[in-house]
Amino acid sequence: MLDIKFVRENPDVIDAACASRQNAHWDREKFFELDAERRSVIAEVESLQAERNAISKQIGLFMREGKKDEAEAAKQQVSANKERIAELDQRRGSVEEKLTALVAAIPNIPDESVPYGVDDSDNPEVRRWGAPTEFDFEPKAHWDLGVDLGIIDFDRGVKLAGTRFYLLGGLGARMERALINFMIDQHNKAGFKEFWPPVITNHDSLFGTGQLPKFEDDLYHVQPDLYLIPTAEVQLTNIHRGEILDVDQLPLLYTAFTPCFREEAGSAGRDTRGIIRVHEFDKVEMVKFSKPEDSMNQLESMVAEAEKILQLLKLPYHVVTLCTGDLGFSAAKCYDIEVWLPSYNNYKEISSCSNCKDFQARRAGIRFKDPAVKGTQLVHTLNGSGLAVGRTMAAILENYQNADGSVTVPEALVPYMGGVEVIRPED
RNA sequence: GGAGGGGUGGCAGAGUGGUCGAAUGCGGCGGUCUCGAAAACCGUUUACCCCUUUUUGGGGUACGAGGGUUCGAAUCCCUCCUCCUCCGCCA
Repeated sequence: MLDIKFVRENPDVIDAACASRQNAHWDREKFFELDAERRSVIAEVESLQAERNAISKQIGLFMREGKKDEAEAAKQQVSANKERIAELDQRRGSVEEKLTALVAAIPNIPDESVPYGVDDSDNPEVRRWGAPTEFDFEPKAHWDLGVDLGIIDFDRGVKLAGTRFYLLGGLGARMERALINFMIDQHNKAGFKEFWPPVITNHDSLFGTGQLPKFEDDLYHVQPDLYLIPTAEVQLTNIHRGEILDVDQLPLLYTAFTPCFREEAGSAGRDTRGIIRVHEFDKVEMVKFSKPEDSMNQLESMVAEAEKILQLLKLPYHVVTLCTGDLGFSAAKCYDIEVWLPSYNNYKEISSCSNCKDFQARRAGIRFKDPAVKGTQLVHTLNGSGLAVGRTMAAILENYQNADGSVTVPEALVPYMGGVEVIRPED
């Protein structure tokens, strides 16, 4: 059950949050109606249960003392309660179901520091690293470079799986593998524990991180309760679903490489060329579990960690803060890192780092215990790409291309490429 | 896939219809003792929900999950999940 109490106590905050986001609504009237009904049903059913329990205890005593008549009389008394309890239980179930559905559809509340805005054109730039690459020749797009170099095969990708799939070969395949290892190694050095999770997940996990119930259409649904993960965030975050962590464990820093699967329903016509928007892509993900008071600092250091990869690869990028209208469902605050892509003559998202604060923790039941504080508290969860591997490869191909159609391998990646320094067209 | 056996509190492990949120041991926390520590001894030790409330307090639920039988379920029945052992199959 979601935190109904939170909604009950903060309706104005939720109103404001929904108003500042795009396409976010909640039925405040309905909520309070259901909430009141739920509580009155609970009050009644619990007093009946208390009564029943007391009489049952009495019956037990009668039985032991051999007072059969008294016991029988008492049984009659409880039987009357029974039907009423069953009826109320059922009503409670259906009210809570409606209430949960209503609450589950409410997006996270943007942090106070998030700027108001309608769409991505309102996202303020936070900082810029490097300068857009300049060429003294006509640069090619990665979809041409990849094909000319013989390392990306779009036609055969489509033959194997369909549109928006592609096949890497030779040094293209090797670069994918090199990038994954390079990124994970960097995160390991920064204290992230490495995981290798299943790429199939279930409803409860997807609900916990906020993909379900709202975004079912974006997911590959392969079995009644099995889905392909759209991001490793789902698995890394749900590792601790339903657990109570110890305050001393925090913060927990996790990382994993996984393929990510997205239906991309509704994005027809966008990014149709190249490897920017595809149904299956590789990504190295970072997830953190943090104490509430520490989570905003953890967000900053997570962005820095993602930026470090781009800096080591010497790829120009900038960082933007997502405005309220562009913020994802589960995020309270989010930075996008966008890499310079010559073919777009623009920056393109390559990492998204979010602080979900207690939003996912509430849905997934991830708490921590501080012996100094009474009860349990919700952890804050954060996630960020570190980085999207396919888009990193596209950025490398385009930014590192030479006049003769070859591509120089970024210095930091050469050891991971088995010493290959330049990728040239195959003969 | 077939056969069999399990899932109880932080851990180990009792309990097979009532006084059991649950013996006992270990661990944890507090205390006595000590210069300090160990040992010993004493006490304490879950989560969620509802009502009331300043704190306090009262009540409900939970023994893998859900449903059923019963006045009453950790205990009986059904379904599912999951773990273990053996057989088969397989990267």
